[in-house]
Order: sequence, then C-alpha cells, then structure tokens
Amino acid sequence: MLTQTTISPAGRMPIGHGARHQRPDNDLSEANDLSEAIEMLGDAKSYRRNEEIYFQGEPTDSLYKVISGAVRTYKILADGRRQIGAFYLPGDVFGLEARDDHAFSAEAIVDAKVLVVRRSEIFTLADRDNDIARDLWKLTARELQRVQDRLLLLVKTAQERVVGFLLEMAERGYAANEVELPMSRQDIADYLGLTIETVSRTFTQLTTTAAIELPTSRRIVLRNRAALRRLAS
Amino acid sequence: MLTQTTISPAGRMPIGHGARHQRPDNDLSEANDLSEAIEMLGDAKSYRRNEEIYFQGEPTDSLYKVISGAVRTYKILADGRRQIGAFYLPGDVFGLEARDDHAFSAEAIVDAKVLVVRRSEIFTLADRDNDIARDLWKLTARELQRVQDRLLLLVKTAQERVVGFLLEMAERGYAANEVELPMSRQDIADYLGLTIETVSRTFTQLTTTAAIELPTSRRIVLRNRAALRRLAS
DNA sequence: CGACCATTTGATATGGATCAAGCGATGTGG
DNA sequence: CCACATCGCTTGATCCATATCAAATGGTCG
Repeated sequence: MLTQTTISPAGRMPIGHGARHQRPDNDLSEANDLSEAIEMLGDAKSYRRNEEIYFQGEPTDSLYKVISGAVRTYKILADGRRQIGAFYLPGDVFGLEARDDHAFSAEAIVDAKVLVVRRSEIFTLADRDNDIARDLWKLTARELQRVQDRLLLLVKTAQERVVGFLLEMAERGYAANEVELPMSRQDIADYLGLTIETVSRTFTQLTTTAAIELPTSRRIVLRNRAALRRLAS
Repeated sequence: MLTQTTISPAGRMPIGHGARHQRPDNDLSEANDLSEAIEMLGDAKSYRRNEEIYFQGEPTDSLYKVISGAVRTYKILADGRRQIGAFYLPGDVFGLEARDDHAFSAEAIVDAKVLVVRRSEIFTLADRDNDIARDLWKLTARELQRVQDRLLLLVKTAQERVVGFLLEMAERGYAANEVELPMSRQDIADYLGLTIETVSRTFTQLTTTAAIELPTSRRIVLRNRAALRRLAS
C-alpha cells in the first residue's frame, strides 16, 4: 500500500491484569481489551478493491479488524444469487464465525487495510484474562444484535429496508447527516434482498420527496432525519 | 404443573475445575458446563400456553433453559405486525440478548417448564471458570449462526422458506422423519415473514407433490427428504 | 349439538422482479 | 484532446409471486 500508516507491530500483550475497571455487564459500546489485543498482536495486511480476504469453506482461523477502507462478507447461494452478510467499516472486528469453516466469504469493497490475528492466540488470551473473554462474548453478542436487527429489516417493504439501511450507515459513520457509501447499488441490493433497480428507484423517490439529497450516487445527505425515521416504520 | 419432573434444585456449583477435557475451539454441538450450571443453579418455573415469560423492554437479567414444551420470542413491530425471533425446544438455552433490555418478548407456545437463572450468577461463574466462559461464548455464537441461517432463508421464495423451516425443525427434533409442530400456522408465518395463507398453501402443495404427509395439521411426515432438500435450494 | 378457533381454499390486487433501454462518468487509444 | 468503450446507475414497461380479502371446512371443548 502507498500510504501505510504504521501499525504498532506484534508483541507480547500484558495479560492477567484482571478486572481493572468496572463495566456494566451489557455495555456493548466498546470492547477495548480485545480490540487492543488485536492491535498488539495483529499483522497489518492490505487488500485491493474486490480482493478476497478469505473464502467460504476455508477454515476459520483468524480474527480481523478493519483499519481503513471497507469489507463485505457474502455467500453465493445455490441458485447463483449473492447474499451479503455484513459490511465492516474502520474499527469493526470481523471473522467471528461460529463454525470451523467460514460460512461466508470476505472481500475488500474498496482498498482496505486490515489487522489479522490468529484466533488461537485470542483464545489463549481469553483463557487467562477475563476481560478479553468478556469482550469476545460482547463482540459476538453485538454481532448477533446486528443480525437480528437486519432480520427485522428483511420482512419490511423495499422503502423501509432502504431507509433502515441509510439510517444504520449514518449511525455508524462519522458525519451525522452525510453518508459516503463505499459500496455499490448491487452490494446494497444484495444486502437488503432487493434488486438493484428497486434500490435505485427508492433512492430517486426519497430524493423527490426531499428526504435525502444525492450530490453523487455514492454520497447521500440526510435532509430530513425525522421523516426518514418515520419511513423506516 | 401436573406432571412435574423433579429438577435437581439449586445448590452451589463446583467451580474452578479448570480445563478438564480437551475440546476443539469450535465445537458448537454442546455447551455442557454452562448447561449443567443452569441445571444446578436454576429455578424450575412452569408457564401455561401463551403465558408471558418476559416482555420486550424489560431488563435482561436472567438466562433460561427449556426443560419441556416450547417457547417463542417475538417482537411487535410499529405497524402492529409480529415478527418471531426464534423457537426454543427442550434443551435450548434462551435469553442471551446483547442489550440491557430485552429486544424481544418471550412466551410459552404450549405449557412449558423452564429453568431460570440470574445472568449475574452465570457471569460470576464465567469469571472464575474458563469452561463456562467459553460455553457462554459458544452458545451466543451458535445463536448467531442460527440467525444468520435464517437471514438466508428470508431472501428466498415462500416454498424455500417453508421447506427450510421444516428441515430445520426435523433436525432439531427427535424423530428423524416426523415433526410434531408445537406452533400454529400463524407462528410459522410470523417466523418466516409470510402470511398464514401462503404457509398453508405451501403445505398443501408439498402434500400434493408427495414430499410430505399431513396426518394432522400439526404433525408432518417428511416423505422425501432428498426432494425437500432440493426444494430448499 | 353448537360455538369457537385454526386451517384450508378461492378470487383478486399489488409491490417488487424482470426485461429492456438510456444516461452519465471515467478511462483508453488514436 | 477528442471519440468511443465501459461500467455503474437510472428510468420505463410488463409480469408474477405473494398479499389481501372473503368464505368454507374441520377439529375441539363445553
């Protein structure tokens, strides 16, 4: 990569420091100990746009944290259609799959930098450090939460799905009312279980009703958050 | 309850026995230490058909294990529709939600017996016993897996969803080729994001093509597993 | 037997898919 | 620097799977 931000290189993580600070059981906002461990132990890798990170069926042996860019996980169904599992943005951890083999493939949506760490290393840490173990659980629980939220999206109308997606992206992004989408219309369609045409039409319609603005096809300004939340039902 | 099978009552769980036996990282088939802990610590409670176990929005402070009967979790959407989150059968653990408050409600589908244990007790155990901590993670990961599988179902056709549901129930049940459904057509419809009419019509159609047999509306015989798997795409 | 509820079956409507074409931005070769 | 190919997106016309509305059937319990 050209502009490689130096990532703190691998090194032994101080472990067994016990429960240093109080945290409520269910604070999902951060999973810092694990995240720090990945920063310490992880190897920085760069992937080019559309480059494969791992493939459906391969053994699940690493954890990943996005540093820059964006990643999608996806699955090719028997009929050839593609279903996107999730989008991961900078700061997100992915690769936490339940089975021994990846149920989904992962690839870079745009040029991306990712930290990679072996699961076995994390599991060893977790056995010694309760904070890490709890983070591991939290991260999985958070992922579960996201998938459940999406499940609710998938039974709604096309407009509700698209609006729900936009609000989700806006919440995850930095800027409050502006979203820079790294993914194509096709990606969005495969994420929401719709066709590219329906996604496009919905965007146009939202523009017509002044709920959003589309300076470019990948940049979306949320004009009327309240109206959007109403449309998300 | 009338036929109350005696459940081993609460009692202190031996802890800190460390990693007694080897298990692969990803063995999701069992989570025995945690399951046993719930057996030891849990209070047996009985719920009647349609009785509320916990309600959407209430604090998430317990874990549950189904002893007999069946449980559904569900959510009432803004437009009044009901989405079912999951069905839990004997042996299943539920209540592992990510947030402080329940995103879903839970109720008994038929008369059910359930073990209830405080999450805080489990978390305390998990802090001392790595096996419990790992089980907690595994159980959450398994739940994640199930939800992801269902996500894939929800983007398919009505027939594929219904067949997928039947195969799932058959795998989880005891008898290989026969399923006794504890839930109504409406429950199934709300689980699959379909209408009750579509579910019913699909069942009739599967009967017509001799893929299944319907001795009663709640009892389903899988006549042709291979054909069903093909229909599930 | 009669009331009630779950399920099935029938007729019609519709949201989103599919098929098809046009448009705009980006990049390439002459 | 312009002509043109390519790719991602939008727009239009039609079709179809499933929802919706409506009614009949069947099973269960007092």
